[in-house]
This record gives sequence, C-alpha cells and structure tokens, in this order.
Amino acid sequence: MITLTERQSLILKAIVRDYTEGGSPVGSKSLVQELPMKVSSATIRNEMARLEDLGLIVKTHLSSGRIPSIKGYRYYVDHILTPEKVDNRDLKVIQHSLGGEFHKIDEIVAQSADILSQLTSYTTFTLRPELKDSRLSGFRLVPLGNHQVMAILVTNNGDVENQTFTIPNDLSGDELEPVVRFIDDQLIGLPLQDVLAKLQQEIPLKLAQYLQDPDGFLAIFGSVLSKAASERFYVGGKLNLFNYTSLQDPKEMRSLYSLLDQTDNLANVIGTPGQHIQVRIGNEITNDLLKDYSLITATYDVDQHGQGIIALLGPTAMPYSRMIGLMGAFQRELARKLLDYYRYFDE
Amino acid sequence: MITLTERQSLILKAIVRDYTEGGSPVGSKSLVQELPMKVSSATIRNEMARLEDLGLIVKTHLSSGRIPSIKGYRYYVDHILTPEKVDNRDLKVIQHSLGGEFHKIDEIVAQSADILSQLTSYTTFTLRPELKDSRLSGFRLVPLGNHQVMAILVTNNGDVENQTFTIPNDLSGDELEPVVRFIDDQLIGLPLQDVLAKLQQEIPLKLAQYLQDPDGFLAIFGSVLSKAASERFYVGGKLNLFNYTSLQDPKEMRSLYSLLDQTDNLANVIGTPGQHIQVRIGNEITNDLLKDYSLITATYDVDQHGQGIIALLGPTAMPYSRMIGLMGAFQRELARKLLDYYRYFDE
DNA sequence: TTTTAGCACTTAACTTAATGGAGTGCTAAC
DNA sequence: GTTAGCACTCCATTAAGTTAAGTGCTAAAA
Repeated sequence: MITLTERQSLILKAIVRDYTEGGSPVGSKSLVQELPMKVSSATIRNEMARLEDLGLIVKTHLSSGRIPSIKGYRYYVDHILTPEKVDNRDLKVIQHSLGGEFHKIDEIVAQSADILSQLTSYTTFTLRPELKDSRLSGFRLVPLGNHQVMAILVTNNGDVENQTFTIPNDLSGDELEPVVRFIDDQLIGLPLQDVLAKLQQEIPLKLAQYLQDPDGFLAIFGSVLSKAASERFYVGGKLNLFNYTSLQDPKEMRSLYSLLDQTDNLANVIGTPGQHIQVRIGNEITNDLLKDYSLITATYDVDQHGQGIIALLGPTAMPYSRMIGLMGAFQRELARKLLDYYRYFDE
Repeated sequence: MITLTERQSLILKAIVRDYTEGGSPVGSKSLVQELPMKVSSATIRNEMARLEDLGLIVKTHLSSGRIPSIKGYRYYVDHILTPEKVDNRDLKVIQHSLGGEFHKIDEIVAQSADILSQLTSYTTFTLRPELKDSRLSGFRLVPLGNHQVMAILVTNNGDVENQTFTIPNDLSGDELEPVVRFIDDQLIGLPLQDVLAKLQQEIPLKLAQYLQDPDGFLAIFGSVLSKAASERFYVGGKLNLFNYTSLQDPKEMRSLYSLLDQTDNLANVIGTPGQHIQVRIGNEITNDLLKDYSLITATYDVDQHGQGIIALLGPTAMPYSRMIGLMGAFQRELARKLLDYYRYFDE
C-alpha cells in the first residue's frame, strides 16, 4: 500500500494535470512554477525520483520529463482526484437534450450516448435498464395484405418491437384469432426470458392444437421475441475516436473502429460495473485493442426497473475529475428521465 | 479531341496498370520489359514525352517516372479500357448473397451495398428504385394500450413503414374508425407525393369533420408518410476507407468519414447517373473532400418500378476494368432480384 | 536531515551535408 | 524513326552536428 506525503501527492497531481492538458512530459522546472510551495527544482527532482521508484511516474527516455504510469493514474484516481462539480452549461445541455418527448426507451438511451459523447468529445456507450423483469404484455399479428404480415410485441415497460414478414398466403384476422388468444392466455404477464424458454419446449406442442403447421408462426414469434429480449449497447461519438487516438496506422485504426461496431463484443469489454463510477486505465481493460485507453463505467439505477449502464472511452490522459463529475450528473439525469418515462406504464 | 497511336495507347494502358498495381511512378525501363513490342527505353521516353504534352501523364518531380493524370485516367476509361468479364466466383457471391429471403426492399438494397463493398474492398452506396410512383395502399393505427399507438403505412410496392407514438389518452378502435375510413376513401391509390401535397392543404380541413383536434393525428400520419416517401442511400464498407485512403491527418479522415454518414448529402455528390456506367475521377467529383478519389455510378432498371442507383467510391488508382465489370454484373443481378421481389405485389 | 546550486551527462528533435539510385531530356549516330 | 550514351535532376536514405529540455549527482548551505 502506497502512501504519499502531501507534497508528493501535489506533485503527482500536477504532473497528471499538466500532461493531460499539454500532452508532453513534465519537467521539474515547469513544476516549480505551478506548485503552491516554494522549493527549488532540485527538490522537485528528488521527489520525482521517489515517485518514479514507486512506479507512479515514468520517463519516456533517460533524460526526459515524466509522465504518469498506469499505476500513477490509478493512484491519482483512487486517492487524489475529487470529482469536479458539473458545469452549469453542461447540465443545461443534458437536461435540454433529455427534455424532449420520446416514444421509446431506446430512443432515450441512444440519445444519451450522443449527448455524453458530445459533452466529452470521447466515445460513449449506453445500455438500457436490464430487461430481466420485462414482461410480455401484448402480441399482435396485423395482416397488411400483399402477402405481408406485421408482428408486434409489447412489453409492460412500453417497449414495442415489430417486424414485417412475407408469407406465402394472405392471412385473415380470423385464422389468427385462436393463436393470438393462445398467446394471451398462456404467455402474457410472463417475463420475456420465461417466454423464450417456453418457446423452446412446450409452446410448439401446445400450438399444434391450433395450427396445422406452426413452424411459420413460431419463426415469426421467435424472431420478434428475441429482438425484444436482446440487449444492446448504443455507441455515441464513434467519430470522436479520430480526435483522441494517437494511432497512425490505418489498419489499427480500422480494427479499433470496427470494435465499436461490434455491440455484442462491447458487453464483454465493459462488463458489469458496480454502483459507483469505475475507472479502468490502460491494460486494466480486458481488451488488447484498448490497452492505451481508459474506460469509465457506471450503472444507473431506475428503481424497480433495474439498472442500465453508461460508459466512456477516451485516452488514458483524460481529465478524469471532470469526466467523473459528468458521469455522475448523467447517471442522475438519465435515471430521472427514465423514471419519468416509465411512470406512464406503471399507472 | 485527342487521338493516340496504337503504341501510345498501349503505353498509357501499361502505365495505368502498373501504377494501379504497384502504387509508384512508372519509368521507361520497366515499361520496356512489359510492352509487347521491341523498342528501346529511349523510344518509350519519346512517346512518354508526347503523352505528357497531351496532359495524360505527369511526373511527380522533374526526374521521376510518370503517373496518369486525371485526364489520363479519363482517356483510359473512355477509350482504352474494356470491362473485365466478371469472375465466376464473384458472380456466385453476388447471387448467393441476394438469393436469400428478404422481407423488405430496403433489406435487399442495404445488403447490396455490403456485398459490393466486400467484393471491391471499397466503399459503396445504393439507392432503392425511386419512389416517385409508389402509391399508398394502406394505413393502420394499431392501439397498443399503455398510451401507445403504432401507425403503419403500406405501399403498393410492399414497403412498410411504421412508427410508435405515445399519446395522452388510450384510443379505442372505434374512435379511429372514421379517420381510417377517410384515409381509405380519399387517399388510397394515390402516389405518396400527392398524398404529401394534400397533407399540406385539403386534408386538415376535411379531417376536421371527423376529429375534434386533428393535429395529433396529422402529426402521426405526416411523420410516417414522410418516412415512407424519403429516399436514402445505404452505405457499405465504410471501414474500407481505411484501406484505400492515403490520408494521415486524423482530422481529414474524420471529415471524410463523416461525409459517409450524411446520407442526404450523398445524393448531391452522386447525382443522377445515366443508364450506362459512369466514372468520375478526382476533381470531376463535385465534392472537394473527394477530389483524390474516383466515383463509379450507375442506375439499375427495374422496369415499371423505376430506377435505383449503385455507386462505388475508391482511389483514383483503382482497377477500373474489373470494377466496371463488377458494377455491370451487379446492375443485372440486383434488378433481377428486385423484379423477383416485386412480382409478389403486382399479382 | 533537508534543501539547493551547480554541473556533467543524456536524449529527442531538428538541421545540414553527403551519397546512391532511378529516371529524364537531349544529342548525335544508326 | 530509333537508339546508345551521357549529363542532369530529384528523392530517399544515412551520417554528422547542434540545440533545448531535462535528469542525476555532488557538495555546500540551511
């Protein structure tokens, strides 16, 4: 367990700040100017040597200034940093952007990723509140004529999923009636996960009583259901990658960029953060492509509707205190907006 | 009007090929090796000087080999190139990828952009057959409970557009019945463009007879309608940009990349190509960001259903003959698949 | 014991010079 | 019209020199 003196702590803090702002290694002389105590550059150098022994800062070459190591950022984030109070203008932006009228949870969550990336100039990920206790509250098949039918699935949270299918013969409402009644009787009110489970087992058997060839219907129902039950991250500010990456090689850029498109993969990378805001720095992230970046993750809590996730990807040298402050504000605002939204469907 | 001798033509062709394959300026000595006639490098040099006088090739510096100029590519494409017969394997890929079952025209068109970008390693754009004579064939409002209603619009081409709205009070089917009947009577069968026009004028007045406050309904109908009536490009192989761009500066990369996201802007860039395959090279493209790239565009013709567009963006040094061959094959295959698809709705 | 001034040393980044290779244009002969 | 020969040009690479920033260490001062 590392403990730093007050002075060492101030020096580390200044190095982190300077390097984040200026982007180049920080030397003892420039530190003298900024530090609130009056000591010579030689004293600073001595302290820096100690910080280096502790592994908190490193040189880029034998006679260069110092930059924070992963361990140094870690210490800074854990022991030195204080979250910055979120700027009033930023808060206005958040509230205004979330203030509009939304017709879907996913719209709110997707928009959140965009706002956050705009405020930070980094790349952001958002996940809607978990669906684990989302329940089926309605299923429709709407014949559209022309060999088409639309399947619509509604949940108790107000989520609507739909998909259009092309079918061999036009259906009339009458033919569908018993099937829909079966769904109503047997499945409505059940968690989507349970419905998915039943779809593998008992539903096909029972359905055989109502339909000659249930396969077509099962495919349709299954497809919409799994769409509704699948969670996926929204990504905001993909283009911002160009701002903060230091990569030159287009090939590496490409792999990194394409990682952001693999929304399923992102679940592994981001993991399941705890209640508080979590920061992972450099190689603490489990993905090799991201070993030179930092990832800030947090859940947000929408009461009985479960938790969602917001995350932020940026360079290891990022203004952590501002970012953590922003994430905190965003947690609250997003939770509030969603509670607001859910209120409709809980009445 | 430039006319080249047989030999000059062969030399230009060889320069274009070598530069496209090797990426570096082509000198007289290496040309001697490849050309089918036996002449010395000095002779080639004399011919090259003439080609340069004509502005077809340029030097990168005073004593360098030559690379084709925009004008040189232009001449090559217009007078020398012969479209390459499409590779059998490529044709298989196209046919297989389009062979599956699709539920929407947009799925086919979007998938097309992906296939083409995969085959070419470049970036592709596709536009569905124009909607100008797409007609309204159905409109539904499906109450979903929970303050939600889904609006569904169907066209005679089998296009389905839908959107979910949150409304203050739950609607029952009965309340909607007169409105839906009004739509049926007055609007079904009309081209979407005409419906859009009427929405600005007579519809609001007439609707006042059926609804106390028609604004809500008008907003919903208008929103779905304009979604259905809007055309937009699908973009494939955005990531491929990383392969063929020579840009180093992340900022420029970013602007270029974000251009690909502005699907409305793309319409201006791509324009309305003629029947045949059109090649625009370098600054012939009207967008400054693309002045170092080439754009191949073509329409495809789906009989009475109008024309769509496919386009291909790549480096100016691209294997034009192969690409033009591919585009030709793709034109045919896509048109065929869509005719197949439309057949359902024409019956 | 801590702090500091002074100084030798290291390295990146930049500038300048030197060299080799690929290619050209031109001339004069074929 | 074609070609061999040659002087010339320019890029790319390597080598050498210079500067600026910063360090570690030592010995004296506080």
